[in-house]
Amino acid sequence: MVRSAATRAGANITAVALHAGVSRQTVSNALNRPSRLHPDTLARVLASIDELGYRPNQAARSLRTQASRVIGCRLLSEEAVAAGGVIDRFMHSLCIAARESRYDVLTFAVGDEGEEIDAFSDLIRRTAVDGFVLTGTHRDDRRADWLLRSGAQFVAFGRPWGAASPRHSWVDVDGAAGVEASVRHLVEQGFRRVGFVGWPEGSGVGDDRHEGWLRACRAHRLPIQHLALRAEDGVDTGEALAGRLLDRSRSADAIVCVSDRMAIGAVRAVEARGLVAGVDVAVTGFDDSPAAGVVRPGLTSVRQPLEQAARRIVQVLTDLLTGRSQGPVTELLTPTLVVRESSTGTARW
Amino acid sequence: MVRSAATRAGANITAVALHAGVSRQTVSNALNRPSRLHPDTLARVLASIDELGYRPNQAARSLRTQASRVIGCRLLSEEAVAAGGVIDRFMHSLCIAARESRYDVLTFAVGDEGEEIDAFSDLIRRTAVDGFVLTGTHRDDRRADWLLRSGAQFVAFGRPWGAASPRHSWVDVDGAAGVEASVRHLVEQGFRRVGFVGWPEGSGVGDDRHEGWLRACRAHRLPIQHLALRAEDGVDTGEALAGRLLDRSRSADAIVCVSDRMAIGAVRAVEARGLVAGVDVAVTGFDDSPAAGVVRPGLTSVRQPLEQAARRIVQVLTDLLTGRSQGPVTELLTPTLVVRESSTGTARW
DNA sequence: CCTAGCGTTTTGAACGTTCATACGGCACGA
DNA sequence: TCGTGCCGTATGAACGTTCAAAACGCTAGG
Repeated sequence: MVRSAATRAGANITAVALHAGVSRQTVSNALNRPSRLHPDTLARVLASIDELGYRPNQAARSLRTQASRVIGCRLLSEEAVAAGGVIDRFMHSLCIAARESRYDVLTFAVGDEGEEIDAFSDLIRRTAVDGFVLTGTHRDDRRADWLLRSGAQFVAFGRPWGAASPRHSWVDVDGAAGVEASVRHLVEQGFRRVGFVGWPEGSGVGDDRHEGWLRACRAHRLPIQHLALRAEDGVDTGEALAGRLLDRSRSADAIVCVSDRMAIGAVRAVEARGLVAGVDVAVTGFDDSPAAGVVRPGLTSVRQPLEQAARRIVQVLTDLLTGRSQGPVTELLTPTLVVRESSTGTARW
Repeated sequence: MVRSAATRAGANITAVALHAGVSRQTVSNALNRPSRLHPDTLARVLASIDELGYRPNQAARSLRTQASRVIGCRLLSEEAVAAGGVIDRFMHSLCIAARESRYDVLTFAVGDEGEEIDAFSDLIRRTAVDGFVLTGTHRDDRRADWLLRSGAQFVAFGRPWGAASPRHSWVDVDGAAGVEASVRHLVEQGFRRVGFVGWPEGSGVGDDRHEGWLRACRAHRLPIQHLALRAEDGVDTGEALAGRLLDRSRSADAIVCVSDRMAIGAVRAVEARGLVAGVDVAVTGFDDSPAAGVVRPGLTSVRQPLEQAARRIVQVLTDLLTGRSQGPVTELLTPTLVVRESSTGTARW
């Protein structure tokens, strides 16, 4: 016979107390304040807990403590997923980090920012979550303002672009540093005319990466005139912009792209002109998406430390929730460069 | 001044009752059994609920009803994500479908099947979820057996491959039908020697798709001898197998692949031999991953109806949870073919 | 006129946990 | 001997909701 009683919900704190010959409160203390118990009592209670397979009922605990031990996080749409799998890797790491801190993660999908705020409001009023993780922050983000006004606890993955002083906690990856690392790497490979293929002016992330390219070029005394072009993300736009950089009279010999999609387009532009990507013209991407390792030549790309970001975010959020920290905490993480053939030409295909 | 009182958790059922001049139970009924109330009372109570921004406290409700209104679902690892973004699209749809049925989705990430079972056990004993959605089912899946033994409610996205009779509910996409549709489409395009590039024998999904190819070839009286090759998923394996199909004395003039990754490899094999993919040799993939629309030629691919699958899964699970249905419910959905240039050659590049 | 029955609303209890506090025993110092 | 303080444990209440059942007002039927 299977010990189904141990695996199913059923044993409650009273059953454990009876079994161990102590009061309910002592069982509670065994789990929440073990130091308050006499070692012998603790051992006996823990043995009973183990034997009966007891876990505190989440609802009862939440009701009493007024805390759900759940973190809410919006699941981004397909579109964002297509952009490179960054958000999935992040979500995965977030779940693991939350679990380590004994928090659950509640995900929800919504159409737009307004609906996301509705979801926030609903979850807060139902006391279904203790706090949120905000992803995909951007200029004029209504969500952060709303959460601040509502008094909800949250940590953003991404900076509050445009805001003067940090009004809320965030953790982000230093995109500019990632681009700088790309340029440095290209310089070390002997490339001198490093073009930039980025996103249109105005987006925080896009401007930041452009800034990184500028800084790196200045630091290495590289030319910048007519070497930066910007458009919406996509393989086709990447190809078009890279093409223009290559067709200039003084054409680029390397192209730094702000996304792997644009980089894949850039490689196409290079090859369409009879040049060898990675040898005649180097190309780098951003995000180290699954595609980066699959395309040929393999794409040199900036990899964000998503596991670390998730871990830090959970830490900052739980500190906020438990009152261990008060004011806004901010943290900028440094990405790493994954070098492949598109910038080294070591492998011919 | 901001009406923060209305947006924060705070107003409880007693406050609403006082405001509307009725008892707590009447407020409860207004939300759960509105037909029991006099229309005038209902209107008055709903107005108070609206004015105070009241939402029932989830923990209290769960505690009383012994139901969390939460569905648990494992978030698959990066590896599976790389396979084509199917699982992300599914998760997104699952969240939306759950929300429509007033359920929340709790996601967790684990390393292996054993840990997943531990997570199940933990969530059940804490009464943190009412049921599970199982993804990535396969032969000798311990998870379904464990859940059945533990008496937990769940619906699998994917068939219990290998089991004789359905012991639990599942919803799946008819992969064989997807491959059949691919073959039919290729025949209509005039191709006759349709090769198959699949996964190794033994996996439920892989064998099913192979079966679909066999059926379609028989139905259209196409040759099958030496036209099916199988290996682990990947761009490189796809290229290798397709290469062997093309190098045969009586070579294939079309190649059906069980994944977009293998299909991308197959296109490479075609082009490496100086042939034009989509014209000389057609190629089809599976899953309609983001890459399928980006590569050139665009990849004809089988698209799974994931939104519908998620919706049906939530429906079946909630029926199970509310006792509206008893025995195992099973449902097989038909995928659609997204036709692009890799099988039609309409666009040259 | 009484009662049965229906529709609507209220009352008390219960879900399982933790908080605040009270209690008992023991060691110690006065 | 008697407080005093401390450690370990127990008791009652409370969190906010819904269930089960009672009570209310009204109409209809005997």
